[in-house]
Amino acid sequence: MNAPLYIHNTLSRKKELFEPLNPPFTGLYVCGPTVYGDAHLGHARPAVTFDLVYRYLKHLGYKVRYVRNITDVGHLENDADEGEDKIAKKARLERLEPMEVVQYYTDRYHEDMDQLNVLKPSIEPRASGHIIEQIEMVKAILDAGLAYEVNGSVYFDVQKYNEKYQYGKLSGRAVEDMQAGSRELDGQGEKRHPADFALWKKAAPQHIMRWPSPWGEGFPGWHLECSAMSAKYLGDQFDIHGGGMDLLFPHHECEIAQSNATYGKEAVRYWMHNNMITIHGQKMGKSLGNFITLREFFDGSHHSLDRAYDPMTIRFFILQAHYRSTLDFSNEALDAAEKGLKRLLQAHDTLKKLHPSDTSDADHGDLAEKCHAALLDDFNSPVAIAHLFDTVKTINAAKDGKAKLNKADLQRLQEVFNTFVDEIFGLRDTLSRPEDTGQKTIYGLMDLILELRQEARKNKDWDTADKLRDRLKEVNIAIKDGKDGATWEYANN
RNA sequence: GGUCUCGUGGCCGAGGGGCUAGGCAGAGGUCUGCAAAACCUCCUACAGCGGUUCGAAUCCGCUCGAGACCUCCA
Repeated sequence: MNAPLYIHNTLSRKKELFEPLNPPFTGLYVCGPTVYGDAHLGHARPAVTFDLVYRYLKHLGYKVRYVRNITDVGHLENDADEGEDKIAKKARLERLEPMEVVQYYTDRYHEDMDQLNVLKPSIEPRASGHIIEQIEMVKAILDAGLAYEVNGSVYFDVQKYNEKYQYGKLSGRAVEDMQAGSRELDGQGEKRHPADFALWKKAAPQHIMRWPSPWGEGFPGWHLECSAMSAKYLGDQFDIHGGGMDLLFPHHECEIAQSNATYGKEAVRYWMHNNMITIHGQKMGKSLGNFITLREFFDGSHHSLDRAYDPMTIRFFILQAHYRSTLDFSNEALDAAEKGLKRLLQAHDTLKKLHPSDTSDADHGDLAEKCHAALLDDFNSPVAIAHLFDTVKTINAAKDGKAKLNKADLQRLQEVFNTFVDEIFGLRDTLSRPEDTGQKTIYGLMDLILELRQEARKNKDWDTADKLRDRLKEVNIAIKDGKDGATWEYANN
């Protein structure tokens, strides 16, 4: 916690020294998914990015309250006046109760996140469970004179707000410029200004998600939930707010406006935005229809995938790029990530079994320092991983007897790998050891087979030795002969 | 059209005025019954054109190219 952490703040577009409001406590709010479909690769990016932030802050000694919401109401399909709630639409199409849709996809989202070894947030609030808080917030904004009611709907008065505050400061826009872009939209009739946005919408008769309010039956506006729920659980001022870059405008801009209007002060101190995942250089997104769901990655069922990819490969793939850079997906890139990850994890495993030498022929004391320096510099995971790879060479050389590591160095490296690979990067060794129920049996059988094969080799019975290896290869088990006997692992191809 | 990013070796990706990240692929070698793995060596790039500077991939300008946001989107 004493180590100086620098975070790139979208507000200033600079790296700033992280100074929490109430150390050792710190609050982190991240925009979670709208649960009307399965999570795709793009959803994995913020999940993994802010999982790293969460894990690292905890490692630094902060008491982190991590809030990540589930959006289960309020995101409209199209324009405000003719739009339909995404979840309501899905429910109507599938003839389900809206909350059935929400439950189904929330459960699946959780399963996917577990697969990626993403830690659960401290609180995972749902928008539908905070209608009262949102209504209270609308009232407060009305009281502040920064919103107006029209026909049972309430809109935020951006122009009036802009007299005292600065709307557009986060995304670098000016209110005057926004008219041009909004010109083409229809149904702006109720709004005084094109940039105004809904805080509360009157529900049309056929609308199936609706709640009573002082303005009639309706539902909360698109951006209100995050303002209301972050304030409820983290206070009207908190440290870090994260989310995808595509939420910068209008979502986060509106959040800032709502909080200022309600509390008269800036709610968020550090805004963090992860960049997009691209496919063939183009953003992977729902609206473009070019997304691949995480489940499709895990079972290889999508047509543009050559094969299935382990969740840890996806996680490592994301961690190998800096969170503020775009990351281009391709089968080749994932293949490369998988091989690299395997090398890293095998070295991690080797490290645990290595026998210490009397001396060391190099100093490895600064590895932890280097890795920390990388992460303290705006969570630069790829650089930290590069440092780990440098050490992988040493570890493998030591295994081959070509390098020496004494007890102290060995212990230090083990600690660094435990800390960074396991604890901070959350990389589980599922590649070489799937969590089978029959795992023990398999290990026992393999011990026996290797023993028999070793005898055959001793007797120079190569036919038997090769037969065992070839037949095991057919069931995706690879044998590797080394100096100190043979080892085996699951082969992917 | 407006606002803003980015263009790095065969591929993915860091870095960001002098100290040539890392991964994957490729070539050669060591080891080995064979194979695989591992290790060693090699492959030294920053879109183009100007400018600033003793020195630029890194700063500035222009050109070309790609992308994001301006409507829901992680």
